[in-house]
Amino acid sequence: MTPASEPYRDSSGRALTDYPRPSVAVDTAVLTVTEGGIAVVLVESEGDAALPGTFLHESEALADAVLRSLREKAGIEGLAPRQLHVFDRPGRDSRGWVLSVAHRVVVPERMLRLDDAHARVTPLAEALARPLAYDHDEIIRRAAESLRTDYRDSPDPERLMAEPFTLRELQQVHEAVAGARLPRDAFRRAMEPRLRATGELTSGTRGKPARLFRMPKASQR
Amino acid sequence: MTPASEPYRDSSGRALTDYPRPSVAVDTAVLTVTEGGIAVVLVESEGDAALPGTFLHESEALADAVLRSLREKAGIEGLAPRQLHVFDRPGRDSRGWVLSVAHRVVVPERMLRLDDAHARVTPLAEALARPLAYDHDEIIRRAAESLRTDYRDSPDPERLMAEPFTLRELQQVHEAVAGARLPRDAFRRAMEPRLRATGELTSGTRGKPARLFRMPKASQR
DNA sequence: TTCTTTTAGCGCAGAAGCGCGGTAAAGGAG
DNA sequence: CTCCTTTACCGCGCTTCTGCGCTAAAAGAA
Repeated sequence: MTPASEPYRDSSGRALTDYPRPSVAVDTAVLTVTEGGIAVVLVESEGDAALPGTFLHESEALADAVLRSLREKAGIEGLAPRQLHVFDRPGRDSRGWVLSVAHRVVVPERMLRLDDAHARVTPLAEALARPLAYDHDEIIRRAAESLRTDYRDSPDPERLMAEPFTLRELQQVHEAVAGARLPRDAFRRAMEPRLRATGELTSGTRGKPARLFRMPKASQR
Repeated sequence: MTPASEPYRDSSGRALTDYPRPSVAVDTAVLTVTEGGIAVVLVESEGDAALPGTFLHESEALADAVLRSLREKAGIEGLAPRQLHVFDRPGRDSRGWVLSVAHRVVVPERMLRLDDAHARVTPLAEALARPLAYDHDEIIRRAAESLRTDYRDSPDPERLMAEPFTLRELQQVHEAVAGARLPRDAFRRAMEPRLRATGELTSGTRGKPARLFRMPKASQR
């Protein structure tokens, strides 16, 4: 990296900062899975509801800006943001030339401690039915679709479940994500080989006790 | 949009441009498919080879910046850029704080007219074996992977082939993209229902004449 | 002309996947 | 204590998919 004492100059003697640059924001769809399906955290601001977001600070990585905005606006910690898409339509932000890099994070419902009163967990359908700021409905749609894709053929890739769990519990989470009932046998056959059986059984429940599973050690493939 | 005469001010009275902003570049993997497989356009600059790219101009859409850079650097016209990923690692560009939005475009080999002497079509493996500027090897890997995904279960989604074509020709293109032989019968069964038979046959070739196909009218689903 | 070579296209048997129903195993109701 | 309800889990037939090999059809060689 060029030291600050010798800034870069192009062939016309100008530094990069002599050219027009956009403001860059990050906006994040914080998803969780409730009994009723996918839900998303919305922040109630002056106008329409919005996703938590912030402007990128100097020399900050996008993922760090996402984590900072979640910490400040929703008291959420320790996540792995996934980049979705850059929204760049000229005029999308009335304040000026702003690019927004959309992200997705997924949090277990029990880990969501919204200490900020105007941040609320909103079911997906309800969130999309409301008027939302900027392109935030499109971001939510992409985030939900990417979550559904991830859950299509891998057991709980976002580690939403507390261990150990039964196959039925796993299926209920997958059905909440998919927003549809899943065929029981096909689900079992696809998932069981990718789990690690603990050898223990549930007790105190109605019906035949179920076997308990954990995620396999390293990559759950 | 707020008129220019009344620029936006935040609660501390500052405009967006009073805060530090990154330079935003676009870098594009221009892919084509040759007999030998996927190939990518590399620009030979002073140092390592690089992908064609440019800085985003004021209020310009990312896709427009991609098209402008390809027109200027490689004489390529009329494409649909697809956004891949934003590269944001601090220090990735020695000239300063630069975000790069990686894109992919796909061009039929016969449409590539590189009027610029230092832009060259390079086979994928060769390109990845060379030292490349910035994160350009990662961009090429992502671009090739997305192309392979697209060709996995849809006939020639990038319309690389001249019509009409035979199933064998289609399979050869798909094998070049996949970098592997594909099973003949499974390929036929997957693709034929998604094509429109012209009713015509090849002639002047050795062996039994093949039926000729075109893409279906609207979406090739 | 006749045989050989090349490639398209189809029939068929084996494999794999799917869902239905049956059985086992526990708690709760009466 | 007995029966009923609930849920787990497995066997079995059915459908779908896969790949092999056969046949057809045309060009080129002899």
